[in-house]
Amino acid sequence: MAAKKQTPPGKELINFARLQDYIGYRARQAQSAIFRDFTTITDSVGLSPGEFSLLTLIGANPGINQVTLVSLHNLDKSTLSLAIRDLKRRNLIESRRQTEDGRYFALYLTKLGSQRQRQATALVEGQERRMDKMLKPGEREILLDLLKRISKAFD
Amino acid sequence: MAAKKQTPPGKELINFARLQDYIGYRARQAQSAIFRDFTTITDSVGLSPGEFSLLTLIGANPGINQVTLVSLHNLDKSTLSLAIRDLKRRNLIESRRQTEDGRYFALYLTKLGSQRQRQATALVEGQERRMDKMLKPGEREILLDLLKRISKAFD
DNA sequence: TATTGTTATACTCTATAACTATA
DNA sequence: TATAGTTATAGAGTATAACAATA
Repeated sequence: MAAKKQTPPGKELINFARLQDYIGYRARQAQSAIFRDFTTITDSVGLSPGEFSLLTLIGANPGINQVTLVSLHNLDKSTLSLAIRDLKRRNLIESRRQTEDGRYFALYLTKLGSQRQRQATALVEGQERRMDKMLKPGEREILLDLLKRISKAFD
Repeated sequence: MAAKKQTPPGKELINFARLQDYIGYRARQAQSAIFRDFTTITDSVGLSPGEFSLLTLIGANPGINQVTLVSLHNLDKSTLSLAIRDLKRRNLIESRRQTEDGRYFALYLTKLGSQRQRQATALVEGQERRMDKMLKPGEREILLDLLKRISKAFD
């Protein structure tokens, strides 16, 4: 009978309270949009977002150990341990017990891991270029600087 | 024996590859810092972050239904249904079946829910003011605008 | 038939605690 | 005793699918 839907109202009819004026809210929206796309990218090369991040850090820091990765990732060591085990099983990384201090295991990318990491990196750079299209010259640097300062507000 | 720790190296010794130059990476760092603090805030009034968000939207849109909330939240309706049930149990919201179309339940804050929402909002505004301290005049508006445009890159 | 909302179930990611191995 | 790393277990948050109620 009615020509147009009565409910649910479109987003434009919704009262967002002050939400849209909050940095917290906008940062969540943006990060969530980026992350959804990022997940599609890492999925396409058979990695989770966290795994891509781990492969990148291990690739750039050969011989890094788990304690150091934990401090970079805000993860518990038990959580990281599971992720590491999984990456080993899939032959993406390998670990060798250090001779100087046998408590540490030095982590390295395998050839396969290195290849996957490079594949994913190329796709992620593409994502960055898509974001650049929304920005004017110089605005990328401004955004990075502002985000860095926001992070520092919670140190 | 050694005077200084050998491992793990401090963050300053870590090679971050290109990570620090990515908007995706910086946005994740910033959002994650904000969110950790946000969780502490909502915890302190007995809410989860998602519950605070739901209470805010219901408070600003009395009579809103679950389909509409789902479209705003990027959640499955089954997930939202559980959250709504929980908020009802704790007497923070109430729902009334609509007379015009009995498939819908109109949602409202209870007095208690409204009070909690206001408490949390005051604390969240405090968080925004702490972020402002890292920014110069005008930079908040710039940041909000840039974040909005980044979100639009993935529409 | 289509839509709103619920429930059973399972999956993913995470942390806590107890553990082993090395120092 | 202290630190690196593993494992068992549990909790939070999520989605899928089957369902009931209403239109």
